[in-house]
This record gives sequence, C-alpha cells and structure tokens, in this order.
Amino acid sequence: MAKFENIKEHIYQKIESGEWPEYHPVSSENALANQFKVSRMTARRALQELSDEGLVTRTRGSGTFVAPLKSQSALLTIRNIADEIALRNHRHHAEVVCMEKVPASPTLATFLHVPVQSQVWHSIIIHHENGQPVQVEDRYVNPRLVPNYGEQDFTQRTPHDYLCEVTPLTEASHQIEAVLPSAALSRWLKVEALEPCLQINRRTWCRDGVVSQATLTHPGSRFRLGGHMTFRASKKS
Amino acid sequence: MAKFENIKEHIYQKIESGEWPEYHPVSSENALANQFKVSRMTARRALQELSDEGLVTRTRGSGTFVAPLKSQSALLTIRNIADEIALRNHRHHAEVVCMEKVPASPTLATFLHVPVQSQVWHSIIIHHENGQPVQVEDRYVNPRLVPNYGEQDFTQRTPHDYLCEVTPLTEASHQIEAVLPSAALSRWLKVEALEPCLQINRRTWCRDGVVSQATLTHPGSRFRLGGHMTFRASKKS
DNA sequence: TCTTTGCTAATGTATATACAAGCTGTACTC
DNA sequence: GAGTACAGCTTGTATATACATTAGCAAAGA
Repeated sequence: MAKFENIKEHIYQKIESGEWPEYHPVSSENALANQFKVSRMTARRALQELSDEGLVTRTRGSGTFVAPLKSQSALLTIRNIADEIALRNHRHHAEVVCMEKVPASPTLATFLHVPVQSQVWHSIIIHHENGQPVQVEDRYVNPRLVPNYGEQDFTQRTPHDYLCEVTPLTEASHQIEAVLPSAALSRWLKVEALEPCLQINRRTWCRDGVVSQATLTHPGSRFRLGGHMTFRASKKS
Repeated sequence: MAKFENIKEHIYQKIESGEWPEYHPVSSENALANQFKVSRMTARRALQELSDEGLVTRTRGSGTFVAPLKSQSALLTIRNIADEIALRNHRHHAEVVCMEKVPASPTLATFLHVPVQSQVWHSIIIHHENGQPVQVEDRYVNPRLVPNYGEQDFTQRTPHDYLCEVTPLTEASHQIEAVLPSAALSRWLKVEALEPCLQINRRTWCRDGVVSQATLTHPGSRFRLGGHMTFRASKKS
C-alpha cells in the first residue's frame, strides 16, 4: 500500500472507532510527516483526500479537525424527518406505537444478516408535522450492534439520530415505491384506504454489519421527496 | 485565481462547449506544463481534480481522456430507462404517443423560464419492458436550447439520451411522489385507476438555462426506484 | 482594561526532481 | 508472418524546498 494510504487508514480508524469524536483535532501535516517518516507533501495528500471525502475539515491557520458526522453523506442526504420538519419551521412530534423484541422471520433474518428466529428490536413510530401524521416508521434493528435500542425515548429524538451516534454509518441502500396502505397504515396516517403512499425501504450498514432496516411510509397527498444535484464541483470563472 | 484553476477552467470550457467530445484525448501533464508555463505538478493537480470530479478519466501509460457524459453524475445517476431495462437483459421498446409544439401555460413557462404562450416542444412516450408498459414520459422541452427536438426518432433512442448529447447537463432536480393515475395514464400504463403510481418530476439545466421538464409515471406494481451509497470512497485495507 | 502589534504554527500554492509502473508502437528476431 | 524485446511516453508516488495566507495567542503599549 502507498504511504499516503497508510496515513489515511490510520486516521480513518481513529474516526470510525469513535476515539476521535466530532471536531477532535487531527495531527498537523508536519506532525504526521514526522510520525510516519514521510515528507510533508505526502502527509498533506492523506489529509487532503480525507477532506475531499468529507471526513475532516481543514482551515488555514487553524488546523484539521474531524468533520461533524451528519455532513458525511452530504451528497444524497439521509434525511432525518425531524430536521426536515424543523427546517420548514413546523412542529414535529413522535408517537411510539410499539417497541418490542420479536423473533426474526426468515425474510427479515436475511435482510439483517442475523440467525432465523433470533430476537431483534422492532419499533413503530408515527411522526407528525403540526399535528398531522406524515410518516410511519416501521423499523427492525440488529440487537448485536445496538443492544440498548429499546431503552431509548424516541419521543425526544429520532431513531435515525440515535443510530447515527452509536454506530457510524458506512453504507445505505434505498428502495422507493408507490403502494396502497395496509389497514393499519391507513389508520395511523389517517388517510383513506385508496390513497397512494410513498414507501421508502432503507437498510443501513456500519462497519460491522447491517444495523437496521426501516420501512417509511408517507401519505402521497402530504409528502414529496426532493433532490437536487449539480455536476460540477468548482464554481464558474 | 490559482494557476491550476486556470488550467481546469480551460479544459472545462473545451468539454462543456462540445469541442472535445467523449473519449477525446486531453493534453498530457507535460504538454500542459509547457503550454501554461507551470511545473508538471501544477498541471497534474488540474487533471487530478478534473478526474476526481468525473469529467476526465486517466490511465497510466495511456493518457487522459474526456469521460463519457453519462458517468458524470455517478453518485445519484439520472437513469436512462432504456439502459436500465437493457441491464436486466430485458427488451425495451418505446411508443411515441404525441410530439407537438404547444403554447406554454403560465405554470410551464415558469418552470422552463420561457415567455408565457411561447411555443415549446411537448412529447409523450410510453416505454415498454418485455412488451409491458413501465413508464409514461411526459416531457416539455425548451426549443431555444433544443430546436430540433421534434425531428428525432424517439423509438430508436430516448429523449434523455438525445438531450444529454446536444446540451451537456449541469444541474438537475427531482421530486418524487405517489399518486393515482389520471384516466389517460391508467390507459397508457394498462393499470387500474386505483393502482398507485410513482411519479418523478424532473427538471434539467444546462449552462444556458432550463432544458427540459419531464413527468415520469411508473405503475407501483411494476417499478421500484433503488439507490445505494457508501460513505467512504477508499477501499478497506 | 482595551487595543495594537508581532510571532508562531498551520494550511495553501507552486516548483524541481527522481523513480516506479503501465501502455503503445516499432523494430528486430525466429 | 508471428511473436518478442525494447524505447519512449504517460500517469502514479514520493521528496525537498520556498513562499503566501490565515488563525490564534502573547506581549507590549496606551
């Protein structure tokens, strides 16, 4: 492996393991150069690439620091429903319908990479915007990676928020489809049985395996998923 | 502006203007260093950053070349329905329902940034996968930027393909929602009026303005939108 | 006490150089 | 003619050096 990659690896470990939390200072270019017995330009390259990847932020005159985790997936943000509602200056509140441990069905076991019939966390939470239900979050969580999931108070913070903190996410996959709500869903969302809903299926990974699999259902009449992208990073002229 | 930025700018112009098409060779590091009277390392930096941004591809021993445009938005791909179907080894065919010039309604005029009542291209195309309809593409195109849109044969190539070629896209925004199909849509998609559909609203920009606004409707029972992302670019160990 | 000044350390840009490693075409050999 | 060896160009990695720009702090001054 190239020398600059060793240095990146070293710093990445510190961040991923949680030893260096958000905003923790990272060794300076000169310090790394001494420590790894390389030239400053080589140490610089490692830090520069970590900065490009969004893991650290750098400020001339000040130094290099671990970037806030929430900005690490800046490109296609995994949205936190509570933040999104707050952004619109609306009021968010969550209702925990269910929080239990259940044995994993064969399908679920495959999704979460756990043994069939092993106990997994299951929660159902209804998110409201200004008193109206806008999302039902039906989530299964791997108890090996998140043993204390059931003890959290999810009326105060969202599961997404909590999971991001205890297991730094490294990977995610989404599937979006349009469905008709089940009886329970239409009751929870206070919509008619024939109203189309937007359903997002999301699995998230951390370094050690599948953390969680969630089905987020939104009423079609009260929700849109938006995205914007530009193909060019640098600014014009 | 920094020297390496000047070089980037120079190359970017060539690509954006279309003077250098896909796979066109880019001057080598040494050639650029001579041309711009800088050191090789500075020229290298310009090429390296363009490579990071996905505008060019580089191969040791061979050279630097303009990247194929379709890979320029690698992160959240703007999918081409035909490619997607081909990827599944299925058969794609398109049916052009309508191709006309219509006066822009006030709403549409706002979307496309054109004068109200000015003529714009309007096309409706049904995309089939193995004979079954999977997408209705209802598209409005800015005739100032794409004057010959109406003369293309969209049974052979998709509008997305054509638009990518004649106007290098620089920006795009999406909105996804779940809806019930209109009468015409349910007829075209051969679904019942009560089947929920996934509707994607997409606007695309090139350097000179809004190119096109499209509404893509998929039957919920036959379509899913997927995405996958990792938060770390480099590979492990 | 508040302000100014200046020092130090950190990142940002640029250069010159060296060698490693991979692709391509040419010339040579069999 | 077919295969091989090699030379030359390309990108990739690494080093040493110089100077610019900025943040933060400390000391001197009013």
